[in-house]
Amino acid sequence: MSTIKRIAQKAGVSATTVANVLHGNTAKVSPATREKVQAIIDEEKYAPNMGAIILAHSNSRIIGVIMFMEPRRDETVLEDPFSSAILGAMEREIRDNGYFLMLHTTSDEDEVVRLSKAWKLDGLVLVWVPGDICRVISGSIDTPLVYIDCYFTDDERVYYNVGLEDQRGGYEIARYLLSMGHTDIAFLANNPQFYGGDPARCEGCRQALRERGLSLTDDRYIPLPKDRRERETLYRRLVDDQFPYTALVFSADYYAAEAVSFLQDCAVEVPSRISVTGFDDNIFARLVRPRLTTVHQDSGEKGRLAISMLMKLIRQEPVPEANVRLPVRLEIRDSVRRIRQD
Amino acid sequence: MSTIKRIAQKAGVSATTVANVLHGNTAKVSPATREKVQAIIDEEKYAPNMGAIILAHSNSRIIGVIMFMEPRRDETVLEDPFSSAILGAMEREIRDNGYFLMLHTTSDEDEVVRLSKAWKLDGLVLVWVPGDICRVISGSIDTPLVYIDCYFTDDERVYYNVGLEDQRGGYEIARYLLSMGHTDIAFLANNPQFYGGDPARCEGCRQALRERGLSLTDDRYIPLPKDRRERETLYRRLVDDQFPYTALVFSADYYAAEAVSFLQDCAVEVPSRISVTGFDDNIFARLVRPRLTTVHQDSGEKGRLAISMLMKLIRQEPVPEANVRLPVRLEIRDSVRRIRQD
DNA sequence: CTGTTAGCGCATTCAA
DNA sequence: TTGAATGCGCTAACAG
Repeated sequence: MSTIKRIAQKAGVSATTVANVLHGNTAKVSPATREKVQAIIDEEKYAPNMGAIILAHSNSRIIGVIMFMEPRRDETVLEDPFSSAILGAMEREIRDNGYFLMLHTTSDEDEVVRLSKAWKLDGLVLVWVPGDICRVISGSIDTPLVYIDCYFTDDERVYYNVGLEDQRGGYEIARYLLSMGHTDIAFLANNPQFYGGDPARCEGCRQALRERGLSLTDDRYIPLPKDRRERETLYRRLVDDQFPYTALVFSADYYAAEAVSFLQDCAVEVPSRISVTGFDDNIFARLVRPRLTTVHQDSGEKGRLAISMLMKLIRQEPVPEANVRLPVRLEIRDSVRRIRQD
Repeated sequence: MSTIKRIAQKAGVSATTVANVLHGNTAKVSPATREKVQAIIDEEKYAPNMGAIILAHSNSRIIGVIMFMEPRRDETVLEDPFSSAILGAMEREIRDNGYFLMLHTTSDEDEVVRLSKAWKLDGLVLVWVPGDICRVISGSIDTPLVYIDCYFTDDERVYYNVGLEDQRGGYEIARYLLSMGHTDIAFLANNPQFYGGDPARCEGCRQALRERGLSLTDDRYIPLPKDRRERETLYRRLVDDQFPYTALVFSADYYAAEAVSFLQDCAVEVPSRISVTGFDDNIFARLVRPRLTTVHQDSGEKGRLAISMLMKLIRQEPVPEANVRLPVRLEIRDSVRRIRQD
């Protein structure tokens, strides 16, 4: 509709002059014409055609935000409070920096490459990408790229990543449980092969147990079914007498909270019959009773930091640290019982 | 990088032929060249420059999703499970339809217009827009436009909207409370002036009370502070003896769940001392104990339906119903006590 | 200080 | 069945 050319005509100047006014190139245009042109720009409510801009200098001011998911997983990636906290923070930062946010969900690395090329993306944030796929993507894309919560399988390349002290979190929670007398621990996570932090969190537990001469055998690393009913069946089984567990370590508050509520309904008291811990310290941890003892992380900060790093990369400014691990903090509440003096 | 022209050169044909192959215009190109060209397209991993496409025919295959928020509100709009359920559903639908999703948060109608013009958006979904702003936007934009959870202040224009039987929900919950013997009810909502459904939900309550010759006076329509601590102070005050309330009706599960947990900590038993109801029937309602009696809605369906309507509008197909109100259903659980035989 | 011009990649019309 | 030419709106280099 209202193009530079149109405005130029209306103002009786050339397109270049209009462009100069638009770009605040005050040195190149006299105050008089500047004002006159600006008035028409405002009046016409000029908005640049981004298509033309992309075409003209091959960048779009779009940041692609891509959430990875397992191929056939229930499409709930965007629906948990963790990703929405990150997303909310990123949306704000991207907007404040004058960029646009293109949101996408996929499990296909080629799609990422296509998207980046087609839209001449200025930057890309990738969340929860498996390590081997990171390598493929970083190898075939040259746009600035920041990962969130990814672990990488090779060290030759520099990956910009905002992660978490996952292992430390697992370690601290296990240490705490040990200090409360728990030695029979099960670790429950979404899906070991896939999700970024879970293996590291588990490894942290393992480490703490090892230091006490104990071990977390493979049968105690328990994958959680996607279906809630199946999970509930699992929770129930785990408190059967056939299992020795005195504590269930969840890698996410969501599931821990679900378990606490469910077990309570089954008249299985938490923590007196069994202790439960979470991870994340989000709204769920504070909502259920007993409140969850958990590992705190600041999800919003993850998003903010990721965009801040990305902006530095885009502006070709130095980035102090490529792979940041945000700190965790043990948050002791009411879901763990002391079963033995330490 | 890999453009139509490049592919044309490699294949020794013209750009037009390549374009015809790309667009499946099989009638206009011989099978032999078709195959040869297609091979090169695949090999080059051709991805069209969307900037050029926007420029060439003024549409972008981008759907803008814009969440409204109050100007200075804590930027948590994206962070509650309700909006993430909607967003998750929309992302999927948009992707499945071959479109791209541009996510934006604002409270400024001009920004919406600018965005739509700059990106030649093919469609727009607007969530939680105040009625008067809807009028401005619909008046100054001609791209297909679907609202979610909006109420409109004029009837002259046709607004495409996916809403909810908000009033019916409020009515049902109040009727239920009345049937359980509650007549002293407070209605607690985020912000009466702003958020789409809240006034209607309240009106539903009012209606139910009126039918019994009762009334919900203005002092019983209580706005919730943004700050959690302040809300907790409020909850505490409301169960003081100075207030006669036997039931607190929340317009969102989130706050109802928060209140239930908090009150329990204060040794104020729900529902024996005071009854609480929610609205939405999301994860929070099922997580807290006692479980929330609430009004069920299907948030994901809202998102899906909105995109489905939008696609019809884009394809210029008839849309059976402009302003859809999805059904609600009373979900009776454990947070309301019978205080009198009806 | 201001204007002219070429070119970005694609769709489309018209000509061969 | 194929190709050449034009224009979409903007930028940037250059000329005045």
